Amino acid sequence: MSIETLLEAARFLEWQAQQQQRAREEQERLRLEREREQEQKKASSLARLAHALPVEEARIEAPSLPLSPLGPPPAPPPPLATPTPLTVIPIPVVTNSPQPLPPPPPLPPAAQPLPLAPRQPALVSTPGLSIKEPAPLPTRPQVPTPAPLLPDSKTTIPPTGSPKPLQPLPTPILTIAPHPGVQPQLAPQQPPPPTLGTLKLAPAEEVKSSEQKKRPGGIGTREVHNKLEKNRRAHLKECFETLKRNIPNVDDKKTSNLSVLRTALRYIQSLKRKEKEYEHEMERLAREKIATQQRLAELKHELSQWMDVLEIDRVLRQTGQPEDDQASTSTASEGEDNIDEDMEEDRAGLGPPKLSHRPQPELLKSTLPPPSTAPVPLPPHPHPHPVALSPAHLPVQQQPPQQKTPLPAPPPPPAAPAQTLVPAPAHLVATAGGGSTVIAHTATTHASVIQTVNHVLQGPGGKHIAHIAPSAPSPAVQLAPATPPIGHITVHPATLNHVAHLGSQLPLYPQPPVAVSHIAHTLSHQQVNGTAGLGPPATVMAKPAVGAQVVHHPQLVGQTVLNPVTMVTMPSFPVSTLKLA
DNA sequence: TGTGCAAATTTTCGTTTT
DNA sequence: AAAACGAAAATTTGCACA
Repeated sequence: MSIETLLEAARFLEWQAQQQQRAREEQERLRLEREREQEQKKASSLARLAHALPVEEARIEAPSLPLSPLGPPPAPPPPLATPTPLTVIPIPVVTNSPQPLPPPPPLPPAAQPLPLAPRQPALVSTPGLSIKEPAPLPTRPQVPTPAPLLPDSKTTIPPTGSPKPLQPLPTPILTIAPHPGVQPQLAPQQPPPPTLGTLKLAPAEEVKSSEQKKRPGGIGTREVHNKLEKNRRAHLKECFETLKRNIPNVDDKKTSNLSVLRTALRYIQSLKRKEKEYEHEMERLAREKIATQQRLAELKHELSQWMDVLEIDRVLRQTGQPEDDQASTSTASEGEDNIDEDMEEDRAGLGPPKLSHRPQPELLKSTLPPPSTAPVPLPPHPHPHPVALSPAHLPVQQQPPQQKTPLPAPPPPPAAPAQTLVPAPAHLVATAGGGSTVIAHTATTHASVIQTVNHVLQGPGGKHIAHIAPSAPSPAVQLAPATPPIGHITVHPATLNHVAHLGSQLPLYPQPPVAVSHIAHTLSHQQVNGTAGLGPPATVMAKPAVGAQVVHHPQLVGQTVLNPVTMVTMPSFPVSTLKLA
């Protein structure tokens, strides 16, 4: 071992000495080259014009000719590093295509690890001497020496090699190969010292092969990688172009990528600001809209209130007239028409339980049984007259129906059920002695109305209807046809009693509908009080009361009104009469 | 092993100076 | 007009990571 190491050391020393000599030679050669280059540059300018492509080659080749002879030892020192590429390439063909270079026979040893191995130990020691070989190598055409150093550093002592002092140079060349970047240029330039011309090419091949072996990415992979990188850059560039196109007010060709980015940033920021502004604007408009809607609702409400007041006044005027009967009869004329229509409807058949203003004959029949206390069979009512139709409850018609229809006495409990099934707005007009009337307009069935009446009769005062309307001159309830004044119903206290009982006995209506309860409530209060109730508008359709009228505001017709306003007018009569409209 | 990124290097192009 | 200069773009190369 020691002997071998000593031998290697000796070789290394020798090799080092040679290297130094070569370096000196190289320096001198470089000087010459520079001088020649300068001369050639002048001449080359012309040559460039003539041959655009070969320009570089021309540069290289020119110096190469003189240099080629020097071949073997390229000096790593500073001069080599000089940018001026002085590559001595005896064979122009080789220089053009580094890769295709044919491997010269003599050098192959380098490619072969075994023979080289012995050399490498020496090389390893050499690295210390000249460290940076790779860069210089490419520039130097024929400098094998520098190369060895670098490779040595990497390989770091493959000491095993058999000592072959004679061929120190080739080994270094092989070692140089590992540096990838240099290769293409090196290939032509690295001819082993001995035979420059032919040998030079060999190293390159070796380098390639060795690189490919040592590194995953050989030249081929590097080329591939370069291509990929190029594609990536192209893509990047395209992206920048796209970005540039999407930025307004950007000069096509005076903007660098950096400026494009900056401009894009500003543009995005401005867009964000605008977006915020628009959002605020939208919020403001929304608030305005809400406020406006609220204001509109208030105005509508005020308007409805005004209408209520006007209506009340009008009703008061009407009701204030001396003869209620006359008043009622005056409107009866209008009501007659309606009655006729109702009659027709009656014939046609029963309508669905609607809140329509049109009275339901069936209901009337049931609710208004024939005169006399005896229950009247439901079917036989050829004359629906008794039914009080109050067009007033129609939204359009503001005039309260003052028709007076004879209120048939409520049929006895048993008969009622069958007809109580008919749900419909009931317009019940009951007159007591042709006096004041109470109009109840409700969308409930006659049964509910009856129940309401019952409740009213039992109102807070606990007075029976008979008591309420003591003035009723005619004790008997008369059915419409026979009753003299159309639309007038004379309700006998006893009949009312029946009604009261009916309501309580109706099995189908164990509990009065809400509307009925409202009616009852209203009746009870207002009848007892005997005063016109100007209270707040009720939301219930039923507005029973003495002289009460249900008036729908025409303004609200056909509109979706959250709080439909209805009118309840309570003339201050004696509570003697009931008029349900 | 392929891919992306970054540093180093080279090339291109526009502007300024002589 | 050409050289000098500088900036930007393009290229090469090596490294790290999944």
